[in-house]
Amino acid sequence: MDYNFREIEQKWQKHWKENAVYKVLNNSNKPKYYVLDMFPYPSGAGLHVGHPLGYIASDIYSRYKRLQGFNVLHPMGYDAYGLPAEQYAIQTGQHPEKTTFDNIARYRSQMDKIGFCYDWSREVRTCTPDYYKWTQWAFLQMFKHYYDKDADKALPIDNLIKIFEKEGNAKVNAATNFDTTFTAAEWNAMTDKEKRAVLMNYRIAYKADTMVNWCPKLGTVLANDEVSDGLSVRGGFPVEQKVMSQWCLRVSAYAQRLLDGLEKIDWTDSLKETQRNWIGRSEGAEMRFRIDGTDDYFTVFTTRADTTFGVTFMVLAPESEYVAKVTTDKQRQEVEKYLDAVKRRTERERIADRKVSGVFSGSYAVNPFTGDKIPVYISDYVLAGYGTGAIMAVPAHDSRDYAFAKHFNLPIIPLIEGCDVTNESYDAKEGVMCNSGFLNGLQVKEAIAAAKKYISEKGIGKVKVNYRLRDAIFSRQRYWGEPFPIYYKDGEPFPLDESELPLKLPEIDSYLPTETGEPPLGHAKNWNTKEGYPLELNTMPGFAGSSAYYLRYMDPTNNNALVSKDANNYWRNVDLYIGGTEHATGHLIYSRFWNKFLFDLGYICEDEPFKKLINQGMIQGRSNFVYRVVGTNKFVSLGLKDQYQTQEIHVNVNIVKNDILDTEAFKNWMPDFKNAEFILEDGKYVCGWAIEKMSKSMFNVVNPDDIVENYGADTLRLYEMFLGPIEQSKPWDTNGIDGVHRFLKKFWGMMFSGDELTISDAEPTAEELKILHQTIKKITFDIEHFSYNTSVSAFMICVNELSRLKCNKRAVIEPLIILIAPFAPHIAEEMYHLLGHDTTVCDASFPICNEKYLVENTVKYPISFNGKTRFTLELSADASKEDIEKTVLANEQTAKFLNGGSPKKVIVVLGRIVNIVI
RNA sequence: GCGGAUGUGGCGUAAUUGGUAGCCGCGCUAGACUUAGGAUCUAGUGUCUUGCGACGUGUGGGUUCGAGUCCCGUCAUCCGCACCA
Repeated sequence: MDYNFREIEQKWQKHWKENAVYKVLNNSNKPKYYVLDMFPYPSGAGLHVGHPLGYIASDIYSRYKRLQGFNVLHPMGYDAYGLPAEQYAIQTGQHPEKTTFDNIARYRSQMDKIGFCYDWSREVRTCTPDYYKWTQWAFLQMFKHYYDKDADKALPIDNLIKIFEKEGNAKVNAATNFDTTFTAAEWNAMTDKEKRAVLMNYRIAYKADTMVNWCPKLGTVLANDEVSDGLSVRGGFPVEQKVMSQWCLRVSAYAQRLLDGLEKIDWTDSLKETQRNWIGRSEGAEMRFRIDGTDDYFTVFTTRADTTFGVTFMVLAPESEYVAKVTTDKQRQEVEKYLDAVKRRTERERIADRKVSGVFSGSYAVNPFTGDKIPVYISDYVLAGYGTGAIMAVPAHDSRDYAFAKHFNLPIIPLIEGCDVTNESYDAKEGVMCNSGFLNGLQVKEAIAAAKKYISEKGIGKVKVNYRLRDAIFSRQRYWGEPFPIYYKDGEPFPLDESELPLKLPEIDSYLPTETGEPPLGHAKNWNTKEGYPLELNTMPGFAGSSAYYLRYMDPTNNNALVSKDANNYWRNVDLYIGGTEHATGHLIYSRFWNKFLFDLGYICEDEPFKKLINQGMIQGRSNFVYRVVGTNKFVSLGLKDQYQTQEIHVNVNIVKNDILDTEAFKNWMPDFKNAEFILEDGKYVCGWAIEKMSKSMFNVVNPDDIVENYGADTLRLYEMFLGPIEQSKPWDTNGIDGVHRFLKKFWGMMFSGDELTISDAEPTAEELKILHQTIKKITFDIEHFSYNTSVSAFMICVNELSRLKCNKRAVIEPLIILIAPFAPHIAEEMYHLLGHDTTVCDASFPICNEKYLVENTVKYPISFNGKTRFTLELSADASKEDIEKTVLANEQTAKFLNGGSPKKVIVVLGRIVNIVI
């Protein structure tokens, strides 16, 4: 009987759907296991063959865990808010919801064809009010909480108000940029408006004037992770720095916990390292420098307090608020000229062109260690966003300061014995200090500690840990996102009441900014509260909806909570999360932050959302080329192309097989090629190839639907896994797919002889059992280690060997079917059914390896010499002592080891050689 | 510059974790069955050599009886961060 995969797959997909086979309940005696895929943004292009890679891997693991008796939560949904749908709406006027839902339908049908075991009853879409109600709810919680550094958690802002009323803010240790101290009396004397302004500095979701990444082309601000090399990640448009009043999330308050949390989760080292870099912890000191001739100070952050004796000038970032204070009248014109020039450069230009520039402010600062007067400069090599936006410059030991000093001819004082700073700075933290007063003679590391101690003791500054991680800019001037549950009264923001959620996204006529430059929501009619107060016009960014979606799957229809306590206590957090590395510094930071915040408030029971994370590699495209003889309509095969002058043309990979062009299909592919002629080699047209990104323009997009149509979903699933290790990026190459398809046919054929189903109930032989149990052992090990490519190989070997033995015994084939079910569920289901079962294969139990069938007929003998295992001899299990000794003498390795001499004695204990005496 | 990862046949990869390098698959070669083959089956397929045999895991050293695997250096590719003080 032929392996009719089309019929089998349709039949079982229908059965699974109709019987809700993969529906999961929130209560079970079984242990839970939560397997999650990063939900996709449904783009208009649909899924290509690379997208399901991670989904297949997680599906295999889900099915495996289920077969092992776990209650497995394996949901799927859509990250439905996003720029492309909105850009499309601007171009076509079509409502982004329409496009998004159409795309979702397409995604769903593509996914369904692959036979995933998602519990679709739990589907979430971030753009539906039922869902974003909880995104808005979380935002309100963030608005109503502040971060207490002593408690090291988020606490209600009401608590803070009580403290202010009782004792002011002097003892409050909270995450804030607010540095004014007030007493209880001062607080109580403030107007409500003043109080709200103060509190805004403490809220975890707060509105502030901040330097933002403004993308004029997209008409919106972007978060740091949405900008790369001064260009927007989406669209690649230039981004500039600009001060705007924006909603922000105080992610930085969680920097240390986000860092510490990495220790207890099972992610790859490289991903953890990426997050550590992004968080960017650095230990140092904050130091105050007095501005000469005034009582004013400014503060710098440094990790090299030990080099303070070598500070020969100071530098401020152009955007620093100190700039105005230190600029003297004499220098004003020049400073303004410089600031203007800096302002006009985009971030991108600033990065591209790093030649030294700067201007003297006219003021001097006083070095707190030496009392020397040192000039204060302004330069764009100092970033406003990091530390305090001001630095102490140590040209001898910092390459950037060095370049600046050389350019402006400023003094360079070496501080480490024997270092040579005539041509470059000495940046290494090694050596013995000199020219450094009380630090002389110390090693650099000792000096850093001593200098920090001195700074604290003398009140010059304090020891400080700085993080690169910035607060997340949380507003976007776009339409297609979650509305903020915020309204304005006298220009001041107020939160809506939780009972008013969800605040639904209104319909608008135009998706462009308003004429007055307001975001698109400015077009909405009646965009007010009941009382007539205007609502916030910004919407939330893409990461808002994806930050807690994993919690919502636990309890997707709950109208009273994001997730009920019971559901959360049962499912806890994600055991296995699979997705791409591109979210390393975006989603994976934000959702950890979001989760920790909800954890602080006691709504959820786990501090980290994703216990284990696997990054599937990217699937690149494998493009094919034809070679057109220049100026003709002749196409020459790859091997002969050097004899002509040719032009390389991308050809649709779907009309090429094994790099051989289907010439007829080529003629029909495009009108231009209708009369194409071919110069063949060996009667074939051989195409060239290259690995490129999978994209329409390269004609190398392979659609999973086509593979399913031609080979079946099971073949697609197996082949994607067979391609190589899951974490590795690799090109898609349909060429090898016949191999796994053949394997499935062979596997199918094991149950038939001709068209007749032939299953024997005979006892399996020892050899058959050994093959089976070896395979069980190998597959179990491989699945546990996510080594699916070797699993597929193991299946192939197993089926080859059993076919060779013509094994058609139920006792062998049935466990094998269950073993293979996670990988190729449709064929397994059908075969399981043919064996007479009326339950589905996913209710079976995963086979367990019985070691007794694996007993080797050889035994390994480790050979020790002088107490150290030297090598291993492999002998037949029933070898006698004499056999062993004889083998030892005859063994080439042993002979080499013994260096030609013969052993006086071979000591054998319990049939095991433990020592050889020469 | 800092950090992470990877280098094995024509190609994708594997190697019981220090023990016969190249499993499995693609491709290729030959053969069988076929009107036919882009179907199926069988055998072969790292390189050099007629052969015996020698060489062989980017590269150079080292440790070891034994190294793809461990150590030191070096080259190449990919990724992350980057005027971060």
